[in-house]
Amino acid sequence: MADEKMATVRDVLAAQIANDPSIIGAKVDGRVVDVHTPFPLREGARVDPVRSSDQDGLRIIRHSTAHVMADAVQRLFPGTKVTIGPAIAAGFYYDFDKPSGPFTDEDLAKIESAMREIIAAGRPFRRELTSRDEAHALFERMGESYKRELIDAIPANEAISLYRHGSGDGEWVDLCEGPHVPSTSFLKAIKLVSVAGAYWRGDERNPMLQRIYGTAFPSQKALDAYLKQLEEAKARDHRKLGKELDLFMFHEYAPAMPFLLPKGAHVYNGLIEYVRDLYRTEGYEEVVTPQIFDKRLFEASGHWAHYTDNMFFATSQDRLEELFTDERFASKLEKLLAAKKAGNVGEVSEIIKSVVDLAQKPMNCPSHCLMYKHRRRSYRELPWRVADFCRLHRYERGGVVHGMARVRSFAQDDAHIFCPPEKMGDEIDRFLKFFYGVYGALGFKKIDIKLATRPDERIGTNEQWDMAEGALEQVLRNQELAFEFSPKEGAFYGPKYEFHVEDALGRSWQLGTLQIDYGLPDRFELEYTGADGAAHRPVMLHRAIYGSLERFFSVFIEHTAGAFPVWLAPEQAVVVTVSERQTDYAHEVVAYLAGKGLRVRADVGSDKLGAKIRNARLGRVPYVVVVGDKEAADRKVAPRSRDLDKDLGPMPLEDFAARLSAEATPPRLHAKASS
RNA sequence: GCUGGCGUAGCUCAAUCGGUAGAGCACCUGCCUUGUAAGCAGGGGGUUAGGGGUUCGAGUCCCCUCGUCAGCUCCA
Repeated sequence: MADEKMATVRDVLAAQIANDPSIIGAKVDGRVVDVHTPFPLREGARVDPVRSSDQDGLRIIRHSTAHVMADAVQRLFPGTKVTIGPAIAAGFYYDFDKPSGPFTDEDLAKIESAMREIIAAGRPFRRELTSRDEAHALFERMGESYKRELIDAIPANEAISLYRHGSGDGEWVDLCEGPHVPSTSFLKAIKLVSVAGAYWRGDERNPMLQRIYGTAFPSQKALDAYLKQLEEAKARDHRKLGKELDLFMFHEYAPAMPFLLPKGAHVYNGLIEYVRDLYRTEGYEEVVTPQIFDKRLFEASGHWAHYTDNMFFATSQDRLEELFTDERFASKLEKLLAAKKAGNVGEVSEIIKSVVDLAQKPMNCPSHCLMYKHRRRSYRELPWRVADFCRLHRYERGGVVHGMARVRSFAQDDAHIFCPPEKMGDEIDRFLKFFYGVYGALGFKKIDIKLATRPDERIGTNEQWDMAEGALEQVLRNQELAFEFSPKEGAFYGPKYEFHVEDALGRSWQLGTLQIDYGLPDRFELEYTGADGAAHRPVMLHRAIYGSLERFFSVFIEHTAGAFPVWLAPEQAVVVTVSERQTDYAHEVVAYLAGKGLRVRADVGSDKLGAKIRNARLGRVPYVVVVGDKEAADRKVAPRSRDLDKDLGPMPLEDFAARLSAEATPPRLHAKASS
């Protein structure tokens, strides 16, 4: 372009920077650049300041901190090679190839103090453009073989830039796009968090590198707030609360399969009951289906070809004896032994799998298709909304299971909607309102939706994809819900909504879903008779509000910090006596409240009042109801509210019962969707 | 699955160089008769995850298995 000149942001925004030292970069026509590096400035270009507190500014700070960390690591551990070190949502990391093995916690402390020295020295960052050959030669000399690989991956038409900080012996250089802060002294608050293994380029066939995670903030105050939030998250960890509140347990005889203890089962079932009730008005019909199926079902659905890595298999004694007389089995055994001798693991497992006759279901859809096919269907009975809370089993790899959040045995608030393709829009609309209603009622304030569109590898015609994606998009626009596209992230059989639900700590979880599926109706040859008397193929919607109940439960525990709302709480009140004299009265109060359908227990033990209250509070019981001589004399109670965190004072037993009953009613759906 | 860490009483954790397995809480019993976050005393409770090895001797060192944690990968 003709009217370009070289300039720095520092010059262009001189007046603003003079008044605002937090400006550490700028967005020039949408691209983030340093304040100190000259760049070609187009006449009339838009230059917006980027401050250290902005998302973009934070990235600059963190990425610069990553460079400083790598510098410190290479000073302290000569021979360690650098790879990549980006800024991420919560901070940054840098992956190293360290021949002497992993970093220890002591190493981290040393690295951190070396970083502080580099920061205190105020070394300037400098950007430098270079040729591909020069860059190659430079990293060759330095022995940085990973950087050479990275250079090769940069497209030929893109410039190669280096960043240096420091000078002379203190200089450190990295292949880097930038941008960076002007000098290391701009880094105000840093912290190394953890160390972990990570594969070069994320591929498990590649060598394992040593990754150090850290974070950085524009001020010590912001860093402290972040560390405090980490602590809060730790305190709310559902695995910890699950133990403390007696919600669930695990056992090595069923790894990654939760055992819900009575209190946990109460909340879990309460969540199910809540949507089950709503199903009546929302037009769903609930069914109950088998756990174990002949593998022919999964051959029909496609799971046998694509999903057996995640499936549990089953068999029976009769089947095993039947194999004894099966000639084909004998020849399979020979093949198996040959494959074993040849060390062919894949073939051995294929042969064994071919003998297996039964499998645990990993999903409900195939059995719902069988139910659909059970008889001829008319257009008059569609849409058919089939709900199912049956347990599902999926084999998840050992490294991915996590408390209740990722398990091998779970249930979903699963339902499938079979409908004519032209009715799809109405069903999506209806479901979205239902979905937002439930999350609003459960106290979640913010949900982001993404529309995941066709992936490269897919089934179905382009017309079908157009229609399905169009329907999903149109409903969002009609309901005026903000959304983003998630390109190519749809399932291979159809597009879907992803719901990202934000919890009380501002963390986002992907919970429910809505997916459109043309594939299964084809595979199972589902049909309905239309008004024209001809056979038509329905489309199938997979939808869940909670998604996996186990996973939802884990999020809900952390969201509420274990303080479940009164209507879901396993124990709604504990009646505590001041002395043994009130034992009879306490039992009378419990009987009265229980008679109103409330879940109440008496604590008439020999503990002092303070200890009883402490125990009830640790158990997150919504009300601690104190009864002493004064209350017993007047048929009163003195409740203390968990949520208001205060003593409500003496009140007639009937008044308290009315208050508790009101709070024990499940919330109504919040009619208005929010996003 | 991979890399690394961890596994001691129901829970949270001690146990020096390889030398008699302990504490607090919880539980049980008794005393205390209690007024808004822990009253006092006593008692029971362990194949130190499981298996193998080294050693005069293993919670401790080595190997295998299982479980678990963090990260990576995965989540049709």
